[in-house]
Amino acid sequence: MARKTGADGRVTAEAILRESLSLFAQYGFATVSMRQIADKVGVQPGAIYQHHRNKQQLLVAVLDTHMDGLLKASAENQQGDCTSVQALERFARFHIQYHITRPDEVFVSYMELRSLEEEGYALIEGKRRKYERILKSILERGVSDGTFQLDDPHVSAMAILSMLTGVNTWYRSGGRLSQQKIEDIYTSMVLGAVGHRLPDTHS
Amino acid sequence: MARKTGADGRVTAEAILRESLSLFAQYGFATVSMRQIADKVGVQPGAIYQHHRNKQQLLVAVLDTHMDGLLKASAENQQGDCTSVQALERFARFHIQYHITRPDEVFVSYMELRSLEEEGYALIEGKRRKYERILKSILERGVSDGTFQLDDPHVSAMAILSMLTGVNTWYRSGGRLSQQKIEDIYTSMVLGAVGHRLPDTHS
DNA sequence: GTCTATATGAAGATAGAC
DNA sequence: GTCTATCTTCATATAGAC
Repeated sequence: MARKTGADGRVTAEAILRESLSLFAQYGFATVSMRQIADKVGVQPGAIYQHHRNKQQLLVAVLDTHMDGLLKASAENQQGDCTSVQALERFARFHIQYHITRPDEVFVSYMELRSLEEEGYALIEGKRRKYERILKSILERGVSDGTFQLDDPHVSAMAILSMLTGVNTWYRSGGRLSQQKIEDIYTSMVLGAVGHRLPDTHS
Repeated sequence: MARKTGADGRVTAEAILRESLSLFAQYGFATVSMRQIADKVGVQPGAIYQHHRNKQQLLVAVLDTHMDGLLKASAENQQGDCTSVQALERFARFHIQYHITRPDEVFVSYMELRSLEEEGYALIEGKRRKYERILKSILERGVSDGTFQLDDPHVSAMAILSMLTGVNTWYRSGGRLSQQKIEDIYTSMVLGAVGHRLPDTHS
């Protein structure tokens, strides 16, 4: 009794991903129970197992959805010809924008890598590497055409990604600075870090 | 029977902190059980409650020990007169060294902030802020004496800290690059990011 | 300071009805 | 696709002996 009739499987599936993400972000994967997720979605715990084999696979689905979105959006962002500097600036602004507008996804993606078992870890880590390679390629191009001055594109790429992603540790919307201003500051710092300087950064 | 006699409380206390840190780093606070910790230490679960009121207070103790060590070491590092550039370079090298040699402490300190309840969070966050202020002060000094070019010392400080701390996400000892080389790369990037350039960075 | 024993609760996952 | 009911396991924490 009290069983839902006419429920839409797709709607439930999306709700499970959405609420899992939100709960994982707030409390951490390990502390969130299937019951909590089911409550938020408005179904019984057992219903989740219709969509995911177990809790681990649910986490993999959440992270995989995020990584696919990130890779797709970043591919669209890098279309068209441009100089190395333009490519780097475009990458930096894209990364900040994408991350700043999806705090939960980003937070969970970074925090819960450790909660992944071998198979899921390999999948997600592979996609992370793919994303890192986009930046690394931009840096390598800038080094070979003499635009950037840096010793090691791989290390610089990792350093830049840490810096950019770190914006999520302190940024809260509605704060002192506009999103545009934050983008400007970070972009300028990134260009400086690779040995290039924006003409009129400092007003 | 089989009860330990002549056990040293101080030794046990230290072992609890050490093994907790190690387990929290490996599996995450939420997944580690008091039993696991007790097993590693070589005592019974109940014995841990002689030293910590509950699991939450144990985490606070672990993080607090780390923060105190960091603040003490960084205070010692910043002694003596120096220019803004020297201070920034010294800070960057210190931060990298300290973090690279304590991967577990750093990892847990960043990952488990979320696991802290209100009171413990306030304590640890206060000490984090204190550490951040050291860098922010260096940047402010560099701006006012014209050495650095940046719009917002607070944001720049956060960005630099993210970048420097991020070294722990990829660095593994015995890798391709020496610790010294990594310090050099990061220091050079930090100086570039604040609008200053090292004379002979690029060899 | 450490032990054994245990109270109490909640977790992940499954079975089978509707 | 969702429900109820339940199996099994393991968690934190406490009590009281030595």
